[in-house]
Amino acid sequence: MSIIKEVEKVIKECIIKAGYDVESVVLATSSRPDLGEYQINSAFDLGKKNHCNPREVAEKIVVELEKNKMFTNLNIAGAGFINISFSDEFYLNSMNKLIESLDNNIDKHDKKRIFMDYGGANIAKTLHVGHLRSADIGEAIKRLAQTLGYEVISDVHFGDIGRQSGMVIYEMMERYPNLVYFKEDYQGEEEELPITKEDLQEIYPTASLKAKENEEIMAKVREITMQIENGHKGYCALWEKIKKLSMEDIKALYQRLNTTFDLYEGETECYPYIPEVIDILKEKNLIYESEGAMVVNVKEETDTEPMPPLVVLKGNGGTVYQTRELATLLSREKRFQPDEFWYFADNRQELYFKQVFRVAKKAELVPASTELKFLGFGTMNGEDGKPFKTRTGGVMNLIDLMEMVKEITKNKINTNLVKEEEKDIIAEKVSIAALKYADFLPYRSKDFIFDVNKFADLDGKTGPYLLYSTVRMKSLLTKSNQNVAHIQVEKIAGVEKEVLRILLELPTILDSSFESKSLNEIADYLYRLTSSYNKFYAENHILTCDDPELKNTWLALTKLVKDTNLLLLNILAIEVPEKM
RNA sequence: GCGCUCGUAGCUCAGCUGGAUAGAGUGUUUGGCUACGAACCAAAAGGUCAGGGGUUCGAAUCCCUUCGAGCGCACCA
Repeated sequence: MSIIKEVEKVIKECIIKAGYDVESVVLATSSRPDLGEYQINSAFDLGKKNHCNPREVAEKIVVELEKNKMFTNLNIAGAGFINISFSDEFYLNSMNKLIESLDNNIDKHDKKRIFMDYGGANIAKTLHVGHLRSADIGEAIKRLAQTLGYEVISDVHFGDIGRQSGMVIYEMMERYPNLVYFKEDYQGEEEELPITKEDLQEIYPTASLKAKENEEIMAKVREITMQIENGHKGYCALWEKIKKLSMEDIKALYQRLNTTFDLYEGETECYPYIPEVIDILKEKNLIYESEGAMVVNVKEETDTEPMPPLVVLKGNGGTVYQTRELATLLSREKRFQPDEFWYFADNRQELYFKQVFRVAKKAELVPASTELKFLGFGTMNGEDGKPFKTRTGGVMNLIDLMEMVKEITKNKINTNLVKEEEKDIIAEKVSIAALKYADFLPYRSKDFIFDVNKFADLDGKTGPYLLYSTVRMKSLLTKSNQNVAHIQVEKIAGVEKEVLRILLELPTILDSSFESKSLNEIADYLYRLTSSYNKFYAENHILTCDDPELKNTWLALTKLVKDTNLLLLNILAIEVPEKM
């Protein structure tokens, strides 16, 4: 158990000894540092519960707390705030415990298996800035869950079906009508694709534009899309080829974002499960005909929002997004039996997922005990408050954004430390850090305004600040040329104590961030920790310190902050370069 | 129309299971490199937490209401 949780447990026991029943105690850093280092607000709740004066409760609790030498400077303020500080010995022991292992600062949870669905890139379409959030948040939450002891299976869930397939095949037919796949009597022959992945990025937008301007072309696209769905041999074979090319391309881009998946499956892989889903729905009498379509009623009496039935089969018998989502769920359940399913998607999809989850539960596609969670994220808006568009009206390509930030970063690299040939790789790491960190700062589900300058910012509360500081700590430790040992100073004071206290907060931050499935707390914590260390760094000259014990303490503190930063940056999927 | 979400410093955002004096970054003004990496550190100024009402020892946080913004409401994904 982490130090802070251990202390909360001790305080809880004191409260029980004082005669009060309490479930959990929160030791919060004080909002009045002049009165104490920490505060406990339990007396208010207990006073309310027991119909007595919170001050009296506080007094009784303090009597018990005073028996423990770990606590110092106990006092009650206001209506019942308990202010509390810790002994020098406590801080020394705590620091030594952290020096032993940072695992002493992480609380593992009960092991569970979680299936995570994030990413959601579409085949043959370029990723735009909106895809950044799904990749960043999904990957980080995955790593956070793993750090806390969960088993995670992740799937990118490619969009590999739908209108874009018709568009691309149409355009291919226009450009390369003699491809074997377009022969009337196509029998499964293979032919190399005449296009590169760069071509592919341009094919969809071109076709899309044409179809938009010409109704005839659009009709043709619809027809091809339908034929692909119905298994047209030549089109399907060609689409498979294109899928493969596109997937490699998208995979590589995700790799640049340090985002990887256990499964790179597409929507269409659920097709074998669709008949079974339909059968189950029929068996359980859940499905019925309405306005030509086959639907499932998902309305519940307590609903206050509009809750239309979920269409499972279109009037023409075709499947929709929801059908495939249900079949995918069944497939995943059969193969992996996770305890929880987490879906990361744009907030706007919340209602659909609510409906899908209800059908899944009614049809018992997953056991009743399995949790289905929708984790929505906010939309990236432009300065006008509407979903972000470039000046020309289009969406901004993710690669364009990445390259732009990389270029700005390159110009700031310290050329005294970094060789010319290393510049590119370092600029890549620093720019990805800038992008990701900026993406993590706002709360997960909140819309935020996408400002290129903010994402490209390298000073202040940014990814590059964290990298720069961490690199500096590493460099300092290397130069010191000594291993840190257990510390033996008499006490820890000044900014050092502040840094240590922030270090001790880590388990609380991890838990709370996991609870909310938002990374903003971790992002903020990293900044607070690093910034308080930097203050210490500026005030003290570590390497020339002539007191060996003090020097060892300072180096140990440096190592603790460095290692904590590496741990958290790794959770955020941000890589730290050696120099920058 | 029904419903969901949101409104906090000039700008971008934290803080929301109620706690003491509402915080960061940025921008503005100012100070600090002959010591370990200045992508750094320090300081100042900047607020009717959209408006109004309520609940209570205590409200940015909970409830009601007005205004403003965004989003969603079956055969798109």
